[in-house]
Order: sequence, then C-alpha cells, then structure tokens
Amino acid sequence: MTLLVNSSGSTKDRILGAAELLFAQRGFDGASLRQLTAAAGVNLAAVNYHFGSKEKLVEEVFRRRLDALNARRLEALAKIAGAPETTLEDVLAAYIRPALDLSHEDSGSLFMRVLARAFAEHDDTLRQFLSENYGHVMRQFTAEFARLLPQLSRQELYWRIDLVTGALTHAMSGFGMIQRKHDVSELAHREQTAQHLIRFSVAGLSHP
Amino acid sequence: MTLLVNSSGSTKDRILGAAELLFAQRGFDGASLRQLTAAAGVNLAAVNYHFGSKEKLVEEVFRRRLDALNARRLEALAKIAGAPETTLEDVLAAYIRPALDLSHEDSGSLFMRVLARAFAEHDDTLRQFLSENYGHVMRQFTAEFARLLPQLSRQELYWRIDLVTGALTHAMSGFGMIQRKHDVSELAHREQTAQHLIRFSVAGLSHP
DNA sequence: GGCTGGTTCAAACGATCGTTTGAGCATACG
DNA sequence: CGTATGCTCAAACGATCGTTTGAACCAGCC
Repeated sequence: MTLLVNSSGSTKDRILGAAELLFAQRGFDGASLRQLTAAAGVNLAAVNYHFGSKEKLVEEVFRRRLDALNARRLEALAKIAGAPETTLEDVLAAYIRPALDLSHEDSGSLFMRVLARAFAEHDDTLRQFLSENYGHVMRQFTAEFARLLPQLSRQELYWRIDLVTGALTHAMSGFGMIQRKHDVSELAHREQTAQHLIRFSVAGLSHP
Repeated sequence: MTLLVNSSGSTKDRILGAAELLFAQRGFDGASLRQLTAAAGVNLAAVNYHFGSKEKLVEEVFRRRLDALNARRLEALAKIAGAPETTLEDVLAAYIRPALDLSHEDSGSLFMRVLARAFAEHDDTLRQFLSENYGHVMRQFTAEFARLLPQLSRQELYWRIDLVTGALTHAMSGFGMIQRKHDVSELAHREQTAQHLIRFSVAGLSHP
C-alpha cells in the first residue's frame, strides 16, 4: 500500500522516517520490519545492522524527536521559571508550542500520534525508557505549576496535571491530520490551536 | 506468565474475560490467540468457533461492556436532559459515573484500558465499528452540552468536548489500577475520583 | 440402542514475524 | 595494487501468527 518514504537521505534516516509513519498508522506491533524497510526503500537487514533490533529502533524514533522537543520546552521554561510576573499561560505555552511547531515540520505530526500510542500502551519497557530519559522535563514543569498554584494540595495538583496531559496528548495526536480550511493560513491555524489548548489547560488547572 | 483467567463460566465468557485482560496488557496485535486461549483454559480453535475470527472477538469485547455502559449513560442523561434546572455537573456525572462504576465491577477496570487503546489507535475498522454502534451516545451528550453552553460556537464546543474526552479517557484508563490507601473505602475513592473528573471537565467546558 | 447437533480437541495449514548469515560491493588508505 | 572497512544484499533461520480440518466427545431425543 504505502510505497517509498523519503527516497533521499541516509539509510538510517529513511528507516526512521518510515518507522515513524508506520508506527503511527499501525502501532509498534502492527508495523512489521518488512513493510517498514519496503516503504523506506532499504534492505530488510538494514534495521538490525543500524539499530540492533526492532525495539532499539522504536527507542531511536522517540529519541530523535524528543531530544529536540524537550530541549525546546526546557529552554522556553527556563526563560520564565521563577519569575514573579510569570503566568500559568506562559508555562503552558512553553510546554505546548514546541510540540505544535514540531507538528508542522516535515512529518512531525506523525510523531505526536506515535507518542499518543506510547501513552496508551502501558508497556513497562517503553515507559521506563521514556521516564528515564525525559522524566526530568515533566518534573520541572510540575515544580513550576506547584509554584503558581500554591493553593492546591500535592494530590490535587497531580490529578489536574494528569488530566491536562491526557487532554493535550489526545488533541495533539490528531493535530496536523485534520483538514484545514484553505483560507486559513497554517500559522494562523497553529496559533488558534495553541490558544484553545492553553486556555483549556489553564481552566482545568486553576479552577477553584 | 498469566495463567487461567476465570476458571468458571461458559467458554465464550472465559474467552471474553481473558481477551479483555490480554488486550489491555499487550494490545490487540500484541496478544495472540494462543496466549489468550491458554489464559482462558480453552482450546485454541474455540475462538474461531465461537466468534468467527479474532477481529470479531475484539468487537465482542467492546460490545459486551459498551452496550451496558452506554445504556446507563443514556438512561442517566434522559432523566435530566432538557430540564431547566439541569447543570453541566449533572450531564458530566451522567457520562462519568457509569464508567467509574464499571471500573469497580469484576474486572471492568481493564476494559477502560482497552477502550483507551482503541482511542489511541486510529484503526479505521475499529473506529467505524464504534462510531456506527455507539456514535449516537456522544451525539446526545453533545446536544445537551450545546444547550447548556449557548454562548459557545459549534467549533469552540467541539474543541472543548474533544479535550475533555481525551482527559477522561486517559484518566479512567488508569483508574482502578492505582494503589488505593487502605484507610480509604472503595466507595469513597470512587466518589473522590468522580468529583475530580467532573470539576475538571466543568472548568474545561465552561471557561470564558 | 442409534442418531443428531453442538462443542471440544490435537494437529496441521500457509503466511509472516524478527533475526542472522555470508557473500558481494564500494570507498579509502597503506 | 592490495587490503581493510563500512555497508547492502538475497536468502535462509526457527518461531509464532490466525485459521482450518476432521475426528472425538456428549448431551438430549426418537
């Protein structure tokens, strides 16, 4: 069905691109290395040669996007964290905007779908990988939320962050897929989406 | 690893129970019919004999729970829909409480996990099945939300409902799994959870 | 008893899975 | 030129997949 993804680029990059697409469409188990390498236009053995195993390939698909994404998130957070005039909107924007930006670079929107899948899977190996490598990001954001919402108990705060995370993950996994009206520019659409997500999250986090 | 689920009951029920558990743990592709029938303590061929195929079994796992769940939701909604004194809290309670109740019947909490998986998978066959059979439920709730939030545009309302749905699906897929403090009764825990979800959803739907 | 329809069973079907192998190819360096 | 080194390739490995088959079993009914 799907033929040739990314006919240019190195073998590793072609594999990563095809993996992102097929993992998003059919899941980690559903997408086979044969479908994947056929779509990438590379030999079947190339996956094990370059990545070692299918599981390592999955991790690399995450690493390639999350390293950059979370770096941008932390960079944006660092600019505002601790400042007295910082608002909840600012912190949420630091978390949300880098993800929406990614969704409009090359085929980054597919990645948010892959991320949503990983979120729904309660696979221990994958969860541990994500927690070990990117757990500190959520920890820093949580600390800033706690500072801006001192009236909330720890338990209450965790509940709300969990719910917001679920909402954002779900929403962003569909973003970039929906048909956009032709008279709305991509940038305006992204800005509108950001506003929806941010306002919703502010309301969910800070309600009395 | 997993041995014998539901050693009593009919063959069909044993299969459905084991399927719910393994689909929740390993996904629809990840759980094989051999693991499944071994856990159920039935013969491998029993799945195809009773259900026709693995895909039909998946549908039956959904049907068994969703028929009852959505019937209860609509029943609760019917009691309050259209009434002048009905609040957003009431409508959200009609949607949320039946799901939390299910999570504390037998192994119903596993089902919410399966549902969350189906939500993350963008598989067309499964989505169509759910939409055809249970789409009217969300449509009725949406109509009532629209009535109670007349100030919102259609587009704005859909955005908020989508975000709330994502939050609830995520939260309920983890509910029943978390370790509960021993000094908190099950009923109190469920009520506390319901309050969290309802208040969050009200804030997300009705913020200015 | 004999027969029937519903159910279970072990065994096998072809297909597909992730992974490994060893030969072949290209480029770079002595 | 010779020979390493990094990479690609077709082919095969054993394992496991969903599904099918045909015999065996077992109630209930004539």
